[in-house]
Amino acid sequence: MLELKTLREDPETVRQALRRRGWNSTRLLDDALALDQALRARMTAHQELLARNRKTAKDVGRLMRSKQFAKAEEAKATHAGLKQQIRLAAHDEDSAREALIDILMMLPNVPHPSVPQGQFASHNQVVRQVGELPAFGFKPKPHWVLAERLHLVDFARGAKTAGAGFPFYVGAGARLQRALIGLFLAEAIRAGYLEIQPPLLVNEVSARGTGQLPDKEGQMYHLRDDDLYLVPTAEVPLTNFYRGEIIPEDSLPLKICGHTPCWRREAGSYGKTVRGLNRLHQFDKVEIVQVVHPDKSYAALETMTTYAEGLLQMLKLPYRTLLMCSGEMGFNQTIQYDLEVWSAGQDRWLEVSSLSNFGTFQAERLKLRYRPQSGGKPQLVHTLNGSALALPRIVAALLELRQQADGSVSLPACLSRHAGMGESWTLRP
RNA sequence: GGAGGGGUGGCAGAGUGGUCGAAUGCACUGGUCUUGAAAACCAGCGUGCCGUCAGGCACCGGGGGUUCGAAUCCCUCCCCCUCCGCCA
Repeated sequence: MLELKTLREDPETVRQALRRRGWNSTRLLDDALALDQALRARMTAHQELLARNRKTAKDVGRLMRSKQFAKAEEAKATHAGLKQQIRLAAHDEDSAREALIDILMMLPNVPHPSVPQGQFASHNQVVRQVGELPAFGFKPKPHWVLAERLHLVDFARGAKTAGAGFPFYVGAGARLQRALIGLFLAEAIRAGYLEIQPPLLVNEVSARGTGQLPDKEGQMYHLRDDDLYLVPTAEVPLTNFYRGEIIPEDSLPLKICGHTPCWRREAGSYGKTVRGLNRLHQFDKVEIVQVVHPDKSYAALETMTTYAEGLLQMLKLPYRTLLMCSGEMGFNQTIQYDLEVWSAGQDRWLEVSSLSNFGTFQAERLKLRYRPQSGGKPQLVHTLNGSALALPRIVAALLELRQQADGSVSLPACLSRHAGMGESWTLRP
């Protein structure tokens, strides 16, 4: 959620930001500003009534104690009707606040000035591309063919048991999953992140805290009986770990990581781009989260991006780093990098990581602040996160890139070690 | 799931209808003292909002109610503890 202070003091910046994101109308913004005015007037009115109420109550108490009961009754009588007025004033205030918050919740974050202007994927800026695209002496197969032939993934039985998008990973396939998770966690820990194993269900307040609600309502699986959501990403529980806290400045940055399955309904997705491991309802991911001082968040994002790229380099996967344009980046982000690996069998790029700086956008909702070392009021922190990394498309890219003419796939040494397979691990049909 | 007991400031812990945003202790910050430190003493020390910047309002787990007045009484939800039941 945008800070009201920003909106009030510099509405033009927000108006520009909305336009950059492709919002043709800034009417919501004008409504918010008007409601903010109204709210403050109503608050003042309400508070004046409360002050009067309190004063009368004290007078009555004083009279009662000095046994001037008649005068006390008199004071009570002058009080008549005040309660109803207070009730009305409170209601007016509440309704103004609710209306304002409803609008604020709909306003996206302000893009950082360095974010390229644009509406479409073609406007995303390729910051760098690393690794050679492979040349094959045969036509490389897509991963779903390889995965079936190598008996790594069972899509059909997954569909039977749960539905499309819920595959079984079998034998070496399951082992490969574990090896990737193990590798990614070990590297994150080595980079100074505290490993956390979070709840896989979160309540509504948490989902609002990181901005999944109301923006992504309908994309999360919702357990109606208990009003809980299956996590769409570890970002939600990991960032909420600190919700409502005031962190001493010298404890910043907080760096945490965790592996979770991620559940996404992916309502509206269909076709070739969702084939195989490309887009699933359940997938595994290791997430990194940082809570940092506002002055250091943009530098932190660069570090996190470099870190995630390092994982791709370890796996020897060709990739490119995109700086997302204003219209393509997420609702909550001020700036966002996506990492894409080359899919040799599909002849296209696959997104395997998204790294973002949220500025104070999540912190405002989370009430997550730090106490300045110099003293003074608590200030909102900046929060960041990134996938490091999401598994299915890594598996897809590994299989497609490293396939041999005979259908076998040999995995990089860093993975075979984590799988407990020594220095080399070759999957054979 | 059943029965009972609890949730108060960073921590501990008073407070059962009025002058309580809240005693006291610890912790923390500043000062005095000291060569320095400790101790002692003095002072400060929650969060948010409104504001004509004087001040005002709200918050004692969340929400609602009773009352002129609620940390205190009532209802409800959440969480924690103890015992029983069930169970990986």
